[in-house]
Amino acid sequence: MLEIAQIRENKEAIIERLKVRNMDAKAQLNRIYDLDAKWRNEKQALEAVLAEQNKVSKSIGQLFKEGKQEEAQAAKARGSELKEKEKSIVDGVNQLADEIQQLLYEIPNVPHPSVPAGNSDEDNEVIAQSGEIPTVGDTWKPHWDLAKEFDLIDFELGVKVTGAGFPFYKGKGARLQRALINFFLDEARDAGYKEIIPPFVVNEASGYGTGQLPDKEGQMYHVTAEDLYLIPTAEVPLTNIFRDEMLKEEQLPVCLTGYTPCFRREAGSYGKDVRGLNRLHQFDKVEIVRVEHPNQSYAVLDQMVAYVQGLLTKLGLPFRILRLCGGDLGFTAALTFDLEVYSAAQDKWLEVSSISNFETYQANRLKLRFKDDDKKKQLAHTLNGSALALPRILAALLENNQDENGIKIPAVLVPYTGFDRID
RNA sequence: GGAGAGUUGGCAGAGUGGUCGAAUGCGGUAGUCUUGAAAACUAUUGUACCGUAAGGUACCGGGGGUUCGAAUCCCUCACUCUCCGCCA
Repeated sequence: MLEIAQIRENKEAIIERLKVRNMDAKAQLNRIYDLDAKWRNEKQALEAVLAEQNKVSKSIGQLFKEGKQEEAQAAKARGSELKEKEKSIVDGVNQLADEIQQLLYEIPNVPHPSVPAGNSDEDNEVIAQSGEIPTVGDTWKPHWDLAKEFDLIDFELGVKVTGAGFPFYKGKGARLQRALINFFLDEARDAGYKEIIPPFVVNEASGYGTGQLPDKEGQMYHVTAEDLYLIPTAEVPLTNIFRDEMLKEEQLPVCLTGYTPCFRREAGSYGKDVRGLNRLHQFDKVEIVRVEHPNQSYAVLDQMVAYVQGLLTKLGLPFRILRLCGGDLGFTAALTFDLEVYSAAQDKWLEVSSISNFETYQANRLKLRFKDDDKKKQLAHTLNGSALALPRILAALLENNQDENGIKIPAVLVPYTGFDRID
């Protein structure tokens, strides 16, 4: 969330920048601003009462010791009076603080100056494209047909055992899946990321820490008996490692990677977008997460994009890079680049990675700070990106690499799969 | 699932109603000593918020209560550990 100090100081600039998200935040920010002023005012009044209370209470002990009964009794009476006064103020102060907090949670991150205005994914800016778009043959099939033909993925079985969006991967389909995970993890390790296997369920505080709560409450699976949430991405446990942490500057940067299954309810999705592997309730993903010094974070964001680009090049998949417009930008992100691969038989670009700089937005919720060289505490910047999400990679691999009688496995994966063709 | 014991500052660990934001030790920081280091010694060392400042307030697992006054008493919730049971 935004820092209240930012709103005190740069209210108008923030309102202006949030317009890029098609959001008129004027009323909200003005309300926060006013409530904050009121809160500070009332808090001071309250603290003055508490200060006197403390003083009086302390004197009572002393007076009793000195045997000054009458004075002690008088002081007690004054204490009771002050307590009444406290009661009359305290609720109001707390309510103000709660209300401000609640409102702050509802303000999204302020977009980076490079973020273009726009309403939806159609307004995203294509900034690069690479790789050869395959010429689709007459007999080319979408991945769901290929998956069935070669018995790689069983969607119907998933429906029977669990429900739609929970496929079974079988035989070479399963092995290909495992190969991709290992390939991505090894690449990340070579790039300097430390591998982590985190828990796949998190508590409520962690959900708030990275901003899934309260914004995306309905998108996570909630285990009500234990009040835990299935993670929608490894970002949540990996970033929450640093909740309430004070790092030393020399500990930066922190570079982590982790493979996890990801669980998403995807409420509201429908139609051809959810066909086959395009959108699942459970999918596998390797994530990269970084905690950075504020003056490094944008350089690092570019590095992360270049890194993921490298993965796609190695896999031989045509891709393009998008700079998300304000309307498509995630709630907590200041700047996001999406990478999309071209999936031939569907003739579609599929999002396989989303790489974002959150600046201090997550760090402020997380209370993730570091002590700089002058021993001052400041909020760190957090970044993360998919490297990569598997299902759509798999979809593109199957569709783009098909030929008359099977599917060719990219050379970099063969050491991991142990086979070079599916047929 | 059953029984019990816990939760205090970076860590360990005292503290059972006022002088406790909290002993002591370790750790950290600065200094003395030393050619340098170690050891020893001395001093210092929690966090957040409000305030231009002086200063003030809050925090001893969370929430509530008793009291003029709570780390300390009461209620409640959460978590951790130990033993038993079950189990990959």
